Amino acid sequence: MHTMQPAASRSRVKDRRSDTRERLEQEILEAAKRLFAQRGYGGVSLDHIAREVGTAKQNLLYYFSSKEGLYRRVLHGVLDVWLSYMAAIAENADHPETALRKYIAGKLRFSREHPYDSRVYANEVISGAPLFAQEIRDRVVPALQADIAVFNRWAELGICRPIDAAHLMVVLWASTQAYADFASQISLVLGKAELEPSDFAAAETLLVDMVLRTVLAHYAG
Amino acid sequence: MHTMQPAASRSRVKDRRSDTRERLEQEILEAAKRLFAQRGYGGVSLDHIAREVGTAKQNLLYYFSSKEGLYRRVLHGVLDVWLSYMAAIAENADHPETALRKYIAGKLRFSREHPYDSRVYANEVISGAPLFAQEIRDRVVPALQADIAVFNRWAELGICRPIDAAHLMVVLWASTQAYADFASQISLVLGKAELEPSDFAAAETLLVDMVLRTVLAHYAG
DNA sequence: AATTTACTTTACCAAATGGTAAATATCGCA
DNA sequence: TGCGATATTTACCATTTGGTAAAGTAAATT
Repeated sequence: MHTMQPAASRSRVKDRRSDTRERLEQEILEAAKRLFAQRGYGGVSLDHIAREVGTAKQNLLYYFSSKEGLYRRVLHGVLDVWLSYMAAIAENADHPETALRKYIAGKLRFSREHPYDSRVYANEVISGAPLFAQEIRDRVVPALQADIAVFNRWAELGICRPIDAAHLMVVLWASTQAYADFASQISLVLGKAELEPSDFAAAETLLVDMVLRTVLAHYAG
Repeated sequence: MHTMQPAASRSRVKDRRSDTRERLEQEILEAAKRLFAQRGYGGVSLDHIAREVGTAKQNLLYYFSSKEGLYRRVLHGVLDVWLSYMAAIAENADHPETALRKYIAGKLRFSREHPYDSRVYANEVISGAPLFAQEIRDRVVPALQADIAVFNRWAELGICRPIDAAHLMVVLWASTQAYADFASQISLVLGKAELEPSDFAAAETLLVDMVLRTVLAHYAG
């Protein structure tokens, strides 16, 4: 093992720099994500982001070619996370109840664990997805349509009522996403400073109940 | 009647100016709403809005004291519309099914007829409602809590299953709102350029079905 | 017709914006 | 130690930003 020491050492040293670089790059992306989520693309300046990570605007432009370039990178990362939480249905194509439970739980977990990602996504879609439409077409739509196809197969097999799967996905998507995007209003209605785990649990219970009642013919809670 | 002619004429003349003023003011508010909906507060400049209505930025500042003042006026108007579509439940407090059907239909109609209002509202809430929290507290929360109280009364009376009314309201609110805020993505998934009336109808059918199955003990479609 | 009032435009302004160019500092390596 | 690459800072720049002040115009009142 110690025969590799030099090589290992060299690469470890070499990595120290690229690691630092990557860490700062990641820090920038995180700060940018937070700010874009809060104030939208136009509401954030490079200077603002730079101050947040303790460097100068010009250094951001060393790491990212332009504001739009940085924003695109943020969007891309957001979509990675978003999609990674969305695979439950297609992965449990043999058991509707399991698939739906996992899907709802997963998407709510996404809202809880990645509220900024969720809000960046929402901001972009509300704006008409000017920079994002292609990526949504290429990555999100196929995933959703796969899920819809699974529902339709279930309906054909008779293990599922023939519901409008596309709109069901919208309801699920919108409801779960709301717990990230509209958290400030939900917590106002619930009379608390911020959403607590128990609120997410209650949301999950209700949503699962609603969906299973709708989708399964003989569900009774 | 013609004895009032002079007075009427004078006031008509007087109104001609204030009418023009009001019309331009309204035009500005409309343009501002559209732009704020699309690009968020920070993404819109006064100049941008002014060009849209064919006047100069400085004239906007004659009508509205500042950009924030204009935005507040937009928000206030949005909330007026929003609330006007939300009264169905409390107004039909004697019949759950009617109330829910009307509520869902009303909110979907709001999304279809006032997509910009919906998006301005969404943008503001996503940002944490920095300027809006008070107005939400004063006007939205009481309305929602009234609706929640109605549900709880229904549950006590046994004409409604004891569901978590607050979270049900979130689901309804988020799902219906999605057809305005996230229209660009929904239409991508549905494979069409923009949402059509039939899509809203399908959404309404599904949502009513879901909610009634969940809320009413013996509902069977 | 004269004058007050309501509205619009022109001329500015300091600060902030996204972005470039070049100087400087830091680091890994020979 | 010094060299070359990587990273950061300093110095700029044209444009746009929200906002003010004052000049000019059109309309209502006398």
